[in-house]
Amino acid sequence: MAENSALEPKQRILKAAISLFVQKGFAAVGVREITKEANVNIAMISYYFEGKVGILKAILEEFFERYSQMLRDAVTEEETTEEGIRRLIGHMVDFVRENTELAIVAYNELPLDLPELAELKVEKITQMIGIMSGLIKRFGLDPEDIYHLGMIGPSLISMVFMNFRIRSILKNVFKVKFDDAYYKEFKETIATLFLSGIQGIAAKKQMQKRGKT
Amino acid sequence: MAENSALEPKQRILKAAISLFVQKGFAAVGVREITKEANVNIAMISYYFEGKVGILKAILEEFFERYSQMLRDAVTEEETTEEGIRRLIGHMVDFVRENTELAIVAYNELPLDLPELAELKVEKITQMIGIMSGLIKRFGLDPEDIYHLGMIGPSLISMVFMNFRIRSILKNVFKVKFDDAYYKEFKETIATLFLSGIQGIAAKKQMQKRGKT
Amino acid sequence: MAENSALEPKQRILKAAISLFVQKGFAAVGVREITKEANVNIAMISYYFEGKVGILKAILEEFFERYSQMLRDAVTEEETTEEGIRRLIGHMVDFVRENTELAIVAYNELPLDLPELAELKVEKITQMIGIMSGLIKRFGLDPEDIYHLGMIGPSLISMVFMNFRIRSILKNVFKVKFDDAYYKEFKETIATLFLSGIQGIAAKKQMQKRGKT
Amino acid sequence: MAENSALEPKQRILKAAISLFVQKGFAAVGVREITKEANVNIAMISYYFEGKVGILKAILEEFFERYSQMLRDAVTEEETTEEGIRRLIGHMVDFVRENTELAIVAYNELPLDLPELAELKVEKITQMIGIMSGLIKRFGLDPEDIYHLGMIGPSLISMVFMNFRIRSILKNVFKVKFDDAYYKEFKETIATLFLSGIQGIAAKKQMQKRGKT
DNA sequence: CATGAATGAGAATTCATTCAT
DNA sequence: AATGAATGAATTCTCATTCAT
Repeated sequence: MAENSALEPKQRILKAAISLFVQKGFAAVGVREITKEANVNIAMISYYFEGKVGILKAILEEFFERYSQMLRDAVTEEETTEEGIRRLIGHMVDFVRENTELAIVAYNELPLDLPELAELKVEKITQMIGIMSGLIKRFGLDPEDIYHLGMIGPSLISMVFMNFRIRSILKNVFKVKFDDAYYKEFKETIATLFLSGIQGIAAKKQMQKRGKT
Repeated sequence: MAENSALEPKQRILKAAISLFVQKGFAAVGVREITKEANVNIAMISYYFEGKVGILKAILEEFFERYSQMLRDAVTEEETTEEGIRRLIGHMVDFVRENTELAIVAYNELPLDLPELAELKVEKITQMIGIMSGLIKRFGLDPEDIYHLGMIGPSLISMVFMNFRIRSILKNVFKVKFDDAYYKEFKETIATLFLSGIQGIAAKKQMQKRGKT
Repeated sequence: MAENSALEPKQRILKAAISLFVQKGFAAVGVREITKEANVNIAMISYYFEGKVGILKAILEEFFERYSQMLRDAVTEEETTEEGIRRLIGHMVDFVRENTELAIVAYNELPLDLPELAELKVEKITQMIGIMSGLIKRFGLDPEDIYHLGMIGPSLISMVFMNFRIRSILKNVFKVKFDDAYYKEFKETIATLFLSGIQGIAAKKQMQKRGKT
Repeated sequence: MAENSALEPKQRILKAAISLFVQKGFAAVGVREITKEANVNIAMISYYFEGKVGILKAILEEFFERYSQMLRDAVTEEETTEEGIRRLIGHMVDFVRENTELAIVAYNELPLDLPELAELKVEKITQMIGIMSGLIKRFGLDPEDIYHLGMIGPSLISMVFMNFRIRSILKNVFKVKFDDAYYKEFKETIATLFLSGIQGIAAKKQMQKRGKT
């Protein structure tokens, strides 16, 4: 049960906390639970993180750090829009696959109201939106069509995260094995869905414009 | 702050609880907070719901009750697959719009581990998957392609829910006004995205088959 | 489980309360538990007994009423001391056998400090000691030997009550069947033990007196 | 009122709890009352005893530990049955005198139904009966006469405990001073009562046997 | 660095009782 | 006579945090 192994105490705390936050949510997890799981003394949480919210803060910072790095990696010098989006989705899926618990905690806790983290959230989300907007615009979408941007952007994110969030249900219901083959197919499917989708939207808008003239 | 109005105490508790759970999450909300907001005595929670989790239980039951009713209403005698899916998405959006907080609470709390609700969750989710699987098959998708079903189905749900979940961000960043016009466009956009998306997937599969033969 | 039968509500409450008090002790039993067991509405306890302690009060009064009646019945016109004591013990055993739960509740709750009942207890115990002192004196004991009176009197009572108090243990350990034959033997044994005992004490005192002179 | 003296917190809690349990009974005493009396923080009860019943558990364990030790000490290499029994009674009286409150709590709470302690009680009582049976048999009683064993054994215990249980009444009514002289006399009286008593019982049985033949 | 005892505020729940019907 | 919703105080227990060692 305990994680008294190789990792440093601080890392053990983070690891244990993330795991428990995924299971029960931040507020439902007690510090004693975390320290027990991490096999550290209870005072270590104050020492390393200045309290329980400090852990969540560290987790969110870690998430945004890695996530934005992933985004930056995803969009260097792409050739076509399609390839760019396919690569982006591939990176996103890989990222969430490699940082599943971290990503789920961030996804779950972000919309919740925790006064101590309000500032951090605004800052990071603003940053994130900046990056993503930049990306999406480079994919040839009409930058003025902010309306659809706000609909489509979040859809893409949610499609990817949702899959990991309900993993245990998918495993039971669809008897899925989450191996490399599955994720290869998953990437292609989401990418195709998304690409065909936005082409369909573009086509429809075109038609509407013509209809108006 | 207080809701000492027309509604019955039990309903006032539910209303206050849902609202607070959306803001902070179930575990972070105290019963005293709920009763204060609902303007009822603290003992009423035991009296009506047999404890705090009883409230969440009632909320989830209410959600599933209404959600499954919505699904059943959505798919009577549709003509074409496209029309059927457009109507389904329309109903889903209307539903989440009319039951935003209820839906968000369910969406947020469902993946969390709360032993007392484990049974309820399994039962309701099983039910829900049954209904949705039936629907999706009626839309002409290959019923054997359970692989893509598990990828695409959740995507649709998450696309709709995500929009409501991050409403406050969207409002601030994209200066959106969530009025009838917005939701008309939202329905059409999501429907088009989804329909074009699955057509794209179908087309790709067709190509792969041909490639193999 | 419920006692919704023949008896009047007030009697049903008393019966249920006595039974529960024996099992768990007065303080550990809640009024809702009693009303549930008695199959009456919760407000009936205020109505009939003016609260929870009122029930215990009624129980103790009932006990003392019956107990003193038993004592008065036990000592009319006895011939010899031995017969008198044997008859007294017989009556005591019969009494506790017929009113086991009532007697156990009284025995258990009497030494406990319940401010509302302090007065009642003093009154009844004083009464009881008066009656018993009268009895014991009539049995030829030296009335001045108050020292031994305080040692021997309570011993007799405790011998009888103890047997009923640990009935379930006796049943399991000694495989006793608590039938008429058992109680016949029990009466004789306790009476003999007690009579021989006090004779032994008297003899010893005699010897000590002689030794001193 | 407070006990902020030499003893360790854990011991102060135990001491305060025992004292209060004697006065009011376990169920009627609140943890706040105990911690106030013991002059410790309320959370210390969870910390040291894992809850209120944990205190009672510790008390009962302490009682049985000491009581069985006393029994074991009482019966080493005695010469005659009479001396053995006199020494046993002497030890019992000394024990209850030195551990009055502990003994009274155990005596009062043992017959009450507290699910969390059921197991402990069965275990300890079984142990105790084992020890006592061994003793009583060594005193020359017919080991097959299990019938009288179950009547006489408890009688002895109750005679000793009763005296301490109703101390305050005895003090008021009989103006007893509970000093060494009193207990010397008490030991001798109970021992004589008991010894003469069982001799009387034995004699009577003898007579019955002869009568039958 | 690390410990674990100790703190006080706050958690959820249950209590006996009351009151309008 | 009887109901059951409603109350507010009190219950036990757990919380995150601190501090002396």
